[in-house]
Amino acid sequence: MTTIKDVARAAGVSVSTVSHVLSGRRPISEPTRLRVLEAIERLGYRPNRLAQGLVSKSSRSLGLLVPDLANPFFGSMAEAMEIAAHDRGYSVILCNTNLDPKREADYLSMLLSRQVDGLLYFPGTRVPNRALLEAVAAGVPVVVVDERIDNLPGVFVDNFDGGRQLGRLLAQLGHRSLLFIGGPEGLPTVTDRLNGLRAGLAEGGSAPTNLLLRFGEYRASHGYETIHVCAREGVFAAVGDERPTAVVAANDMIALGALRALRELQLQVPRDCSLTGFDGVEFTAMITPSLTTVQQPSTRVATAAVELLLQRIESGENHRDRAAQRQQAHDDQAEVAPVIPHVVLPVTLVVRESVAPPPPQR
Amino acid sequence: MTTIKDVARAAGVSVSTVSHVLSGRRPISEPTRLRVLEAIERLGYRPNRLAQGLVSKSSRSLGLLVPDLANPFFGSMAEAMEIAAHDRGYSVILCNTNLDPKREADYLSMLLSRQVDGLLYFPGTRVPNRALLEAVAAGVPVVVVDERIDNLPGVFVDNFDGGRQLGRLLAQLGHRSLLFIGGPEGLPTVTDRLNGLRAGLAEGGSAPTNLLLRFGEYRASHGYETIHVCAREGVFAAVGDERPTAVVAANDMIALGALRALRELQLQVPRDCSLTGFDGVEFTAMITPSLTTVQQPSTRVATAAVELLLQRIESGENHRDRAAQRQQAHDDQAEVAPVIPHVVLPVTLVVRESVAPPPPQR
DNA sequence: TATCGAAATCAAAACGTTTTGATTACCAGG
DNA sequence: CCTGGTAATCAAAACGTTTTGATTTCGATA
Repeated sequence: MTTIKDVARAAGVSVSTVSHVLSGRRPISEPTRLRVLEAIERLGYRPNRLAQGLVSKSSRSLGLLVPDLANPFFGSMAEAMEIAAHDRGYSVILCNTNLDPKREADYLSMLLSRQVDGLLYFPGTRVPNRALLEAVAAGVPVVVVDERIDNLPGVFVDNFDGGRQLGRLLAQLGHRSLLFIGGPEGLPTVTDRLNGLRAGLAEGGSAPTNLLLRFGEYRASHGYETIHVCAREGVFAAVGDERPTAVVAANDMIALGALRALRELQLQVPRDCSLTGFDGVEFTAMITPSLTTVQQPSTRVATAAVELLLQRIESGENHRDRAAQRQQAHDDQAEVAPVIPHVVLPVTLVVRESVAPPPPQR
Repeated sequence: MTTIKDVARAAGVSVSTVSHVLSGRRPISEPTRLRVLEAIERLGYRPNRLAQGLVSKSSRSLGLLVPDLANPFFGSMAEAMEIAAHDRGYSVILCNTNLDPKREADYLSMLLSRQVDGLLYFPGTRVPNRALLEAVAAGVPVVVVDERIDNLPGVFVDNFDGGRQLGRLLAQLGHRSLLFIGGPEGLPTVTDRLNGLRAGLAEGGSAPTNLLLRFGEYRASHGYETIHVCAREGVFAAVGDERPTAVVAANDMIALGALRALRELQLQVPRDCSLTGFDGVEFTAMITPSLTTVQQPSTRVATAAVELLLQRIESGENHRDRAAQRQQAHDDQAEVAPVIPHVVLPVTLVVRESVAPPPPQR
């Protein structure tokens, strides 16, 4: 490999001169500059970022912790975040947590070893993760994406409002008995969507007589199995208000699985049962029936998350000196509670073929 | 940050002793070892991988170049590769090439700067990319995934056979007029699938009287628009052998878009027109009608790619000394042409609801 | 003419590791 | 009792950068 030393020798200057040409931090005479640039070009020199990182104490890289890349929602988020980071000169280290807190801890430790400048974190399961909090305590800037965690900065959408819009729509259509198939129980997105749903139903003029709740993973298989389990329990055989006339899935993948299962049960969507999703990934517009869902501005969420993280990184909000600074502030004057930014982006209800008024009661 | 120096001081030993405790390369007395480990634990020491990489000349990281993470096929591949790499102690730097050769070149340069030990490369468009070949020439081990490139090691599936199985099936059902909606023209996967399709059709006893070809991106929008464009051109209004009775999409995303467009044209799948995909991503089983497709063993492809790459890395197949070694070999004896491994994995035809015999001629 | 500041350059230290002799102490074998 | 080898440890060099304090030269100012 050709190093800065080789360039210096080839150009007949010192190593520091080459560095100054590259960084522009000190004036260099034009002839020298040209000779150096020519040598760089000729030798195909490429600075070693490990060495740069060692002295600058910054690897210019971000850790991206994501639960499940096979889910196109996370895929497109990851894509948008990587692109935003790249545009700002940062690389992204991909970590697939697979909903496993142990894996998360493992990755976190690796990322700290690699001196990442910040973390983009999609919580997979119940939050917060202990290892993540330790990383935060160690002074690594973190932005939580797609999920609200009280004491950590985050970027996410107005899940409550999304749920509410769905609730209003369904209430207005006349649905009073619903099955809510949630994601992991206790996850703020899930809870917010559910609470919004309740509020929307009430606003729409229908205190639901029956709201059945199921929780599980954010996966198609969970939607599929839940429907079949419910069917086995006789949920869909019930009469009157007992029988759900609409299925509200906590995300699009769950809805997709549910749709399949409903079809296998000979329940036609939306004639026999309405169905809604959440997230608005691409396929929801393509399937039959097309899915009524709540559209997230996922690219905006992704770029906002990266912006927020870089802002925190570059403002030096990080660093283990933080504790010391705090102490300082404490001595000087009344301590100001640090502001934890939460960026909340709006969602859009997209009404498509999968909803209709409930069927006439049998 | 706490460094190895801090640990050494705390344990009352030299820096090298701490290093030896950690690496086990030299014997250390038990009491010393324990004191060092205790100090590490107490200080929360974590070795700096940048520094390690600088001296070991290996970052223990891989570059992953992928065209489009929003496509769940690439998403699940990326996921599986990252997991396999992590299991072997390597990190993955994510690069979203977005089908743009310029971006690819940009990423490649960055990855070399970061001293990645190897590259996992999904070609997006016409191959090979100049920048990639330069990286290879520079001695970075590369494995091409999902695509056959003659002079580069690769892992991919038997696309020809997949196409052939589809062709046989369709021929046996009686289809003689087909529309093939390809991915990027000239991409080996696309060509192989198409050639296989032709062979299969012939084997199945139907030299197609009409095989219409369209090329474009591996995206749902391409399938969607192609169908509409064809409709506008009167393709589906033709009578007799002119009218395609089956649409063969080069991958599942294209098929998904095509399915939607066909439905908008009031063409029912499979009654009026059969439809097939390729790859076998999860949603193909869930949509209505469920999609006949060719299933790739994507996890196996992904892990095989990582295995192959690590094998090449760890066998020291890399390094710029390669040229020198070659020269050496040349002097010693007749030069042995280096073997470029191509791992080809089998595919499985999955027949689902989206195919049927062609409708009776109007 | 003596002084000052800026431009241009260099040498050396520092970043946090691993690796490689040296050095010491000890014990076994002749 | 000397010789060699091995266990245990340390000091120093090296990895490829950036940064900082000198140093030199030169033109402008007092």
